[in-house]
Amino acid sequence: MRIATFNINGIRARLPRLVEWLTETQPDVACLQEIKTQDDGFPIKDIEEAGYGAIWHGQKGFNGVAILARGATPAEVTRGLEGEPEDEHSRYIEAEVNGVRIASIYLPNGNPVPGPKFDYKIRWMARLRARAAQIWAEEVPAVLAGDYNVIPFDRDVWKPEAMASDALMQPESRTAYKAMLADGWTDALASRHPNGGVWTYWDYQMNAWPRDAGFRIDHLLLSPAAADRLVDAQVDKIYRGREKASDHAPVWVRLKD
DNA sequence: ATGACCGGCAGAGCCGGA
Repeated sequence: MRIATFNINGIRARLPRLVEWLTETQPDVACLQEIKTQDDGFPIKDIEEAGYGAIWHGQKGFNGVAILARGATPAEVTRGLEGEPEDEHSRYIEAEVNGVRIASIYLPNGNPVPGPKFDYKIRWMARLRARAAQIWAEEVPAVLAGDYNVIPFDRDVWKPEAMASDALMQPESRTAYKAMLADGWTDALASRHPNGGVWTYWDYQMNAWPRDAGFRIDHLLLSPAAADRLVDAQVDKIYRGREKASDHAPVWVRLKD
């Protein structure tokens, strides 16, 4: 079973890229972030024609997450995170697919630092950790996949000094992420590439892609029952080089059946 | 300075992204 996550940066603008990627790589599950559309603008017809069922949590203009499953419709468990009822951002959706719990996560960026957006990011991370603990208690195989907007270690960025003042690399952001690792969640990509130097994002600006000036912010966290089944984790880097590409590349894990 | 791009919304430039 192969589970992928892909921040597509606008599902309508990126639809040809999305269908191409689904057709070429055939992931069993695809978690999408930044669909940037209201629920009624979600291109379900095109996705179904590509052989996938889907659930989605949209929002006008920004954010928005979805879970796709090949030949099936994901069984939704919940959407949104508890703890902040006034929060209307669409950043979390969770489902069951073929016996595996799947979450598609779009964690707040948090810039500028300091400020209310950064405070919201840190609060959101605490809310995510609380939800993760509930899933943990269910003792199910679980994959919490998405754009975490956190560069966990200096080895996860092309040049740490360049991002030092950014929300993605602040000690509080890293501490909150590492708290989940300390809880027992396995960072799948890091576990397969322990020396770092693996990027999932390259800025559109500053010639970042040709210079390979990227960083790693798209993560798949595995519960113990999922980590036991992990056989591979990779970045499909070539999709960052396609015409009208997202600024993120797809990342995936393969679990033993 | 790494150094000037994207998508969405709206119907021009801004906002948000990271």
